[in-house]
Amino acid sequence: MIEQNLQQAVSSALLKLYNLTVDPSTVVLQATKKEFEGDYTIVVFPFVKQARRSPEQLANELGSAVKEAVAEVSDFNVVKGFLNLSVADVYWQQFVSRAMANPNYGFCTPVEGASPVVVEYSSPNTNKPLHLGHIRNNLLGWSVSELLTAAGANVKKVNLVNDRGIHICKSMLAWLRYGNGETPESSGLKGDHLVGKYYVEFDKHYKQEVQDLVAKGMEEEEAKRQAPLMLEAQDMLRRWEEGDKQIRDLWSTMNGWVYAGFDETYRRLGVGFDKIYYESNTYLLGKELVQKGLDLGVLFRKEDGSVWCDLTADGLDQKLLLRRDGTSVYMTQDLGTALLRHNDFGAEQLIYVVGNEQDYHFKVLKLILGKLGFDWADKVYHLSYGMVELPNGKMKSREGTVVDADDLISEMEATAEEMCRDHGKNDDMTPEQLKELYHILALGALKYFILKVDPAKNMLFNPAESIDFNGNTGPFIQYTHARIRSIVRKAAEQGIDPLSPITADTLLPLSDKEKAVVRTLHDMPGIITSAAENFSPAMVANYAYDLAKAFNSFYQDTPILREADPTVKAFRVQLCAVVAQALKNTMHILGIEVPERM
RNA sequence: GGCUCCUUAGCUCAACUGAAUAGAGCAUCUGACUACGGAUCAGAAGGUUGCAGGUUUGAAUCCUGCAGGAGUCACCA
Repeated sequence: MIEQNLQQAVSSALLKLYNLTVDPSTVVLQATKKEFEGDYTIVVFPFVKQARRSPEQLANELGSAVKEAVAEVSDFNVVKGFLNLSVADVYWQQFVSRAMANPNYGFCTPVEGASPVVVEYSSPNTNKPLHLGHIRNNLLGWSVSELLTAAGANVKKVNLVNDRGIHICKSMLAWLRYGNGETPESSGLKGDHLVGKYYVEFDKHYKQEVQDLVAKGMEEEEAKRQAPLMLEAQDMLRRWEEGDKQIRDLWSTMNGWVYAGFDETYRRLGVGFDKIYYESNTYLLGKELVQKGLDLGVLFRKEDGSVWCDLTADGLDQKLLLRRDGTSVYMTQDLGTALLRHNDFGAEQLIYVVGNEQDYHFKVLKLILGKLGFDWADKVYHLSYGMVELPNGKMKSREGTVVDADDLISEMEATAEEMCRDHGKNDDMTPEQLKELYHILALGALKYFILKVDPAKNMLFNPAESIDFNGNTGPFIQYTHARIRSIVRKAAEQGIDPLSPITADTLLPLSDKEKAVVRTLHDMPGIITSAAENFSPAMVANYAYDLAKAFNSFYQDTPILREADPTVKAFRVQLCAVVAQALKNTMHILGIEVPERM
């Protein structure tokens, strides 16, 4: 890569000219701003003091040395402390040919024998359907997995389903009480929606009971505890834990409905897992770890028998790990599942895609794993993301302001259909092809809209705006790809093969717009590596948009197929083909498909 | 109240490890279709990067304080 060569050259020159030792990777190298002449800019300020030169003088001396040392550098100029280097056109042209020859341009080859990275995401409760918040989670989880894979990692995607607990019992109880034996088949409802309906039903009747008790003079807190439905749900949970056959059967049946529903939603979202864990199988794990912690002296037992971890030295509180009755809590389970996962896959890194309301939990989890002596604890990474808000406020399931995942996808598909009809470009496609196209566009819009935002931030989801297929959106990039593919098809009809190598001697200089496209393409591997290090699909999304935009600008006023000079024409077609490939590859990381035509 | 995260154009978002005049899109205004796909492009306008200090040759970015927003501080998961 030329970037490394330049940094190395600067480092060598500093040593030779001023006897300064500078690590090449610390030399600040950036793309030259478009209002200045050049391709790469080196900031020389950091060396001014030690080299005892003025910035201009230093930059000029370095420029001469670098031009001498790196063959590709054709020229340089100096503005204040900025050294602008120009790279010869032939370098960029050969780069395009090389990229053309590699269909996986931008992706690293997987490292042989690398130990897996486990990404946990989704992790739904089985008492209600998935909503918009889950969509952000699923898209982030899938995309980060693809991103790490593109950067060469061996990724395993896992899901930990919360299939037990009081919330499931609430749905079960309400179904027994008010359900009249309703099933997904009899009602025509999707399984997860059916179970969710009874969860709401429970809440409704429970609230009524509490209200009645308060009317009779009971304190509200007491009423919430004493309401018959709540007591009954708690009793059901006890019977579940004792293995009561009737309860377990109902539990299996209703969870089965939910899984069928989830599978459908996952399928439509285009996400999946290498392994699914169920909490009913793992919730007893972690107790041996607590014993180990006690033996090591990093945990302690209180007089009532409960076990704690003292984190006051780390600036946190004491954290409970076993209740006084010896049962485990969330943290205990998570310690257990972390170890299980590490052992199952021989994983060197665990990544958890979980909302930022659990920042504290994962901070503690990491600390305790470290105290227990696991050296992989510091490679546990919590990919924390903010809430998705709506224009009219927060999502509240009780107020009916949640956006259901299935409904949302359907609405997006309907809108995609509407917009395609308006443009009327697809009259020759079969109904099946059209349906597929609407789906691809709908999901492209949804995924891009969510993934382009930095995960750390709360984001605003505006349904109307997300469905707009203009501007910085997924469909804009999909459109650009489809249009390029169309050009390449037409070029093939004219007998132009983009794979044929371009010879340097007959080429005209690159235009500014061509150069901009080539430069953006050239950045792709660096962007993917950097995005993977930062677990940031947003960086990839914004890059894809930059590339599409650069291409459209180039395309608009540059003849490609009407170009008279055959060499220039062939080069431009080749450039088109590489851009299409790069768009496809970056969008693949986001889980977005790009159509051949639309 | 303690701790964590967030605050950038009217709105939604960018800015890789500190670097040149902080960038896009939407909305607004002005131009460009006899065309390789106008679902596009070119341009205008829009900013004291929440506020006040500090470090630095250089700060949206690092440090301190303050204001506003969110989250968390369960023998829930």
